[in-house]
Amino acid sequence: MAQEGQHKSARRRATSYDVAALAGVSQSAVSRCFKDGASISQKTRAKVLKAAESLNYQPNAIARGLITQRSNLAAVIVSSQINFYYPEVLSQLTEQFAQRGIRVLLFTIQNPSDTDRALDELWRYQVDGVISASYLSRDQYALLEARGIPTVLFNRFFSDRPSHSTWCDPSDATQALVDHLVENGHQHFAMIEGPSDSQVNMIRTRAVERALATHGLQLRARARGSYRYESAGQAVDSLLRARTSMTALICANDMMAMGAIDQLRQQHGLDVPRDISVAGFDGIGAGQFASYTLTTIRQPIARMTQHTVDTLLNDLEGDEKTPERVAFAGEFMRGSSTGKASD
Amino acid sequence: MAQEGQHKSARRRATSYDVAALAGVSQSAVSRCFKDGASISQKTRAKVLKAAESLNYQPNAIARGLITQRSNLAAVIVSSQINFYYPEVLSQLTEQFAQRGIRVLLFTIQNPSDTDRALDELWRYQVDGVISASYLSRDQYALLEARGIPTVLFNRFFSDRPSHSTWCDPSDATQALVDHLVENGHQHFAMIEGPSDSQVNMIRTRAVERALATHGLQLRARARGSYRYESAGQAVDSLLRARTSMTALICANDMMAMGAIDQLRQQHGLDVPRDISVAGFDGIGAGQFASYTLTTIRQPIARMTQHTVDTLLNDLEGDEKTPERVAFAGEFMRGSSTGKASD
DNA sequence: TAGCCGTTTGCATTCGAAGTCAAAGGGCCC
DNA sequence: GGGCCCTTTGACTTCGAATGCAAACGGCTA
Repeated sequence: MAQEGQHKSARRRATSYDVAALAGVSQSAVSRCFKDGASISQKTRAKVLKAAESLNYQPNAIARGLITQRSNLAAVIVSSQINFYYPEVLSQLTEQFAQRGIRVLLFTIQNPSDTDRALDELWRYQVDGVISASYLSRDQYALLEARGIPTVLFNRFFSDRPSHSTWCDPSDATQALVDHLVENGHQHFAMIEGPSDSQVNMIRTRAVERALATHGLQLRARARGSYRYESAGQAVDSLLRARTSMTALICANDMMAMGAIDQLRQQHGLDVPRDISVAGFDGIGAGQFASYTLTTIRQPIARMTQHTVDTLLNDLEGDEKTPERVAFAGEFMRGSSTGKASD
Repeated sequence: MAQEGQHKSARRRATSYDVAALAGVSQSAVSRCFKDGASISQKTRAKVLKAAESLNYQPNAIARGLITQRSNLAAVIVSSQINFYYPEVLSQLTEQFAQRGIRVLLFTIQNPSDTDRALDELWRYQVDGVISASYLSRDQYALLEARGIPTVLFNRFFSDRPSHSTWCDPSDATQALVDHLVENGHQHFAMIEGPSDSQVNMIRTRAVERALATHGLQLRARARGSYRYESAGQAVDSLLRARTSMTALICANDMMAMGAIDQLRQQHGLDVPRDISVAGFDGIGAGQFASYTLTTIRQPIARMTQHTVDTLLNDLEGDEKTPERVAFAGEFMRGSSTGKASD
């Protein structure tokens, strides 16, 4: 029967019992060697570690998770839409978690129904917590809550119910942006918004409107995009077709700002920023390519992801804090896509 | 004692025993309901599913993994360097896996030592397989092999030992690219290479050299970059400083092609493609932004990721095939970053 | 040497689902 | 109604590590 489980090139993987037998100690001793703070003598520890090494033993995280009720897994839910913003966030979240001994179970969402599946899957995998950087309905959030899974929302929140969330407040930076534009003689503003159901879009649009209001101004025109590069081209076309007089165009994210700049330059023969100034939101890496060097409102992603991970970990350590929205101020970054008003 | 385990808002999560009790059946019956092909009557099944629903029950994947020796987890190892190529690959791999009922455990590598840690971690988590799209040494690969974890390399392979790997062969497309350039009168070629230890770089460079040789040509000059956007600027500077006469510049990836184009245009007042033609490799989305519309050699990522996932799954289903390198041909995509030679 | 106390150690149980095996149920024919 | 076979069911064991508890050990003092 010893031969039974043996298949492929791999012999059966070593368990704590194998290590114990080889080291001449009990299984408990092996277990204690891999948990720091456990009561074990130096001598035994050394013996065990040597045996473990020779057997290529590593504790089985699955079995450990079963008994400790802690999987050390966190689910990260992101939209699969290739917005250059998410990869940066995902990469940083993963590293923050890794530093704290937690692995990331990744869920990408293509269409809304994927989210429900993801929510069931992560529940099956006993993840210790969830970070959602994708759209989540109230019901879906309520499900996580009912299941008792600590959750932190990234760049979204519910205004009518408490939840841990980390987001970027662009208000002050937007004011700085608008001040900068007005100082440069701009009076005619237009905006390319994101999807109407996007909370981030609403926040950014409001911030722009309020900032304009402090100068007694308002948006002359608005068009809607999908946050994607291509959508901005169409939005620009429709704005120009309507003969909108504008000297400054603010886009709800950098991808669209880049799309708008390209469309203005290539299809309409306009110069950015001489004929028209363009600004965006996010501060993605590609926005700093020399063809664009966007004026933008940068999200402090490093600080945001760190806080997000900290919040989640605090929560699951049991230090229950009342859920709160934590805002990080966006940073106004002056690039060369904005300049003096054309006349 | 019933109160003991109860903490936070969450009551203890339901187990198969709870569901069994509620439905008035045995635990075995519950288990069978969640495995298709198992012997269970319609009537019992209905009862159980109803009870499961009301208790919000989902089988515990951790416990299941322990007994079945299958975690349904795959480790994906990617470099954390923000090259716009990886996010596309990662996103597609995750979706391919999801369709087949496998979840992705993500490992991002910042520096080489992270890889060793990742290899231990994924071993602890009993992942069923590994996809490595990051650098892996021979020893590291051997470790995976010794542990019996099916592994597929993405865009890399070992020439001296068998391994499953999926990669993109740019030979034919590169020939097409060079033919296209030569037809347009180009005789003076330069190249910005990637890191010297990059296998992909070597393959691409060789492909370029061979294609040039068919026309009796060779590279006039070469500079080295890091695959990153910024590195191409410096490479361009050094090429021009050396007064290299070149009419066509081939870059080892799209990111550097974009960096090179921007540098040529903005810092040296040259027109692309009038004064100099620039081409890249990868076919990343950003390369198609109107400021660049790169001529490039696209990797068929969808087919590559699909094949990668299929290979891994076949391997762990036990249909052992002898490991093999599978190449997908790159596709020559003519953009507007190349044109007639300046003279 | 006996007695005490703090440290190490091992035994036995536990986590939750899967699967083996034997028993029970159900339908049908004679 | 008895016998037969196929389907469905439940009792019990298993996977691998963690941990409460009690026993063993070691060092020290009286």
